Amino acid sequence: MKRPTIADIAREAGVSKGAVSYALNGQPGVSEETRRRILAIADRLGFRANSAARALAGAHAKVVGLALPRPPATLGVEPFFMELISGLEAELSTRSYALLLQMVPHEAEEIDFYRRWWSESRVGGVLVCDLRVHDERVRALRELGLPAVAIGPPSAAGGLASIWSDDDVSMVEAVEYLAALGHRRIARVGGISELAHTALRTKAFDEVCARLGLSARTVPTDYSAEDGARATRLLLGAPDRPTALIYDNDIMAIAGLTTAQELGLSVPADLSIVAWDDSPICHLLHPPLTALTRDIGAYGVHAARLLLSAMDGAPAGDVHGEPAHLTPRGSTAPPMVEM
Amino acid sequence: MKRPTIADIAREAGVSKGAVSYALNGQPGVSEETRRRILAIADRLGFRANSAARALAGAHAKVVGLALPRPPATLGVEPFFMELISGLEAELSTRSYALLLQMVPHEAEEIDFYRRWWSESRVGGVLVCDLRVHDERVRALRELGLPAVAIGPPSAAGGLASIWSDDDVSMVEAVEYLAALGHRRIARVGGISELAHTALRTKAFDEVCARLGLSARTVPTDYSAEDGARATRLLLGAPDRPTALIYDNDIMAIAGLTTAQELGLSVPADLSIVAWDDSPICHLLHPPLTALTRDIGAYGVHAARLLLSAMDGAPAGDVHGEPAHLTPRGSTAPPMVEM
DNA sequence: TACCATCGGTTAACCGTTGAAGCTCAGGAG
DNA sequence: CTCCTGAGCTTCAACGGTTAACCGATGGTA
Repeated sequence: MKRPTIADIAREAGVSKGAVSYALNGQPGVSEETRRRILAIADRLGFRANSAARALAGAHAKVVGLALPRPPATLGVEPFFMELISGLEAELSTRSYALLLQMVPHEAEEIDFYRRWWSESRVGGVLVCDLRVHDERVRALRELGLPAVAIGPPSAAGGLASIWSDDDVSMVEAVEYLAALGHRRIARVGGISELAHTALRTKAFDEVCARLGLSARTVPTDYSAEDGARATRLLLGAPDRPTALIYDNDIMAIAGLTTAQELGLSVPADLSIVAWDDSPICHLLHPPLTALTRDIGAYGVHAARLLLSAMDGAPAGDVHGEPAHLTPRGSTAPPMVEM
Repeated sequence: MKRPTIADIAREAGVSKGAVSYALNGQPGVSEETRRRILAIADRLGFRANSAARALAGAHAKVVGLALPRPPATLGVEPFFMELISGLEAELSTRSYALLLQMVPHEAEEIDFYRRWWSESRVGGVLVCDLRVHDERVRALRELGLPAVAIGPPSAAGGLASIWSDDDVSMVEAVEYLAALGHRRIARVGGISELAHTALRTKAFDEVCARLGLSARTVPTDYSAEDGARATRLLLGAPDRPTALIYDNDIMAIAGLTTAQELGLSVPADLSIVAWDDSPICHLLHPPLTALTRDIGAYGVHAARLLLSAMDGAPAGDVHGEPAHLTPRGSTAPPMVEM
């Protein structure tokens, strides 16, 4: 009836609790034969280690933490995080790790949670999202000694293991594609400018535009649909309005499409639109959005693997994910000749 | 340096560990004066109970579990869950409870997780989503004795505490609104028919249509955009095509809008569309979608409260949430007279 | 033969909290 | 004066693992 403990296994196998522990954890100290016998009994009894006892005894709990520094309201909208979490889960659950989720208003509280989780040995490691250019959290994690993986560029990860993709490659691909269509005035509705990857994208955008002799302008936003619409109106109201817009997330691109249509512009005839990140909604729109597509779930899988090996004491390695690639759809076309 | 334990507090206060435990947990057995002294010291030392030790000693861990029985791929799309999680978090974090998230392919695995979590005392309670008409999980939870709250109609909750809203009220509101506009042929793109709330909606839809003398037809789907598009094509291809469609989620409504437009139908002139659940994207579309709006975050908050009190041994109570209300937008209008 | 390393285990301490049981002391009843 | 009661603590044994330290047997080496 009650769940079996190592003591039950030990009794059954005629060995001590310690031997069982060694056998189950693949540690030396038991013969191969005894180990097999113990494992067979554990299996037959349906044994599962009690995570509380394990954590108490000093080993890490098989739990990883994820704190999302977003106000709860904006999160519902972001497909990115849900896909990321799906990917994390896919990897974690096969190794029977659990994911502890926490939403926090700001990065300061996030550090509090890390500290707390670690001291209460609630988690064995954590994932950090939305890296800032100079990120307090990275420093705090290092001095806590809490195993962590950053989801973001290594330049901002400050020595933490990180998983990232070459956003600059993708940016170049998008801009060159638009330039090849004949666009000369390309603008960008950027993300939160303090974030490390936004900075990288801005730099890449400026550089490639300069190289191709194009005018480049980035308007920063807070990633919300409202701000995306505002930025779109701002850019399209300028005297030399751009003929193509690149949006730093899909939500803003959708809002931008609607805004442009409200302003009487036809997409793609009057304005081309590229979305960064490709949610299923993008190809349900009218016209379907050309997007920079990447496998966010795969990101999550890699991040989870990286974290698990960091928790095993592996040195911090960076995983270089596949960069986002352009999926041309109906929202991009050559600009109408009107100059 | 190290985190203080109750032993540290006990030493400092000159009492035993037991006394400290009583004092911190508000149990009788210590004098009011000693309790105050102990609490002051605990506060000064920044004491936080070690969750592993607490869980091991039999008290429940301050963690609640949420298993989502969806294949990871479809989840990224559903704004519903993210908003629900936001709401849960909002309430849980103020009481310093954590949320353990697990995605499972099917309900069977979900039961395994409940069993595991409970036996490992990882969680103190769980939330159950997507109730089926006859739900195995409910039975399993009851016999486990694991505190749980169902998010769904009490008729399917089998005695578990539940949080729900009157979907039939909302359905009546939507159909009466369309009927008042002059629609006579209304069809519905429904959700997964095994789910309890889908069944309730179907019943309500059939009843109100019968009462108003309208033709009613529901096509079940798996909630995905693709299936929503398929159902839309099916319904619009029928000889007496409906002049209004009600979709059981926002994703399918978006897909339906696109599908209708591809078929050469103008919305709302040729076809009116109502979406159940109102994500921010709904009013970014062209035309913006008329939707049944409800505060999903508030659902989450209530669910969390209900669960915490169930974990305190409170009897199962049902919370009756505010039903979804119609937000008329551009996707609904009187039907063109063509008969 | 004496010494030592290795293997395969056992033993017991330990992690921090809980709570039952036991102890002490003061006050009231008989 | 003795007995009983109960408040207020202390003591101690779980809870279920992990792990350092120890131990006996075996085998190789000087």
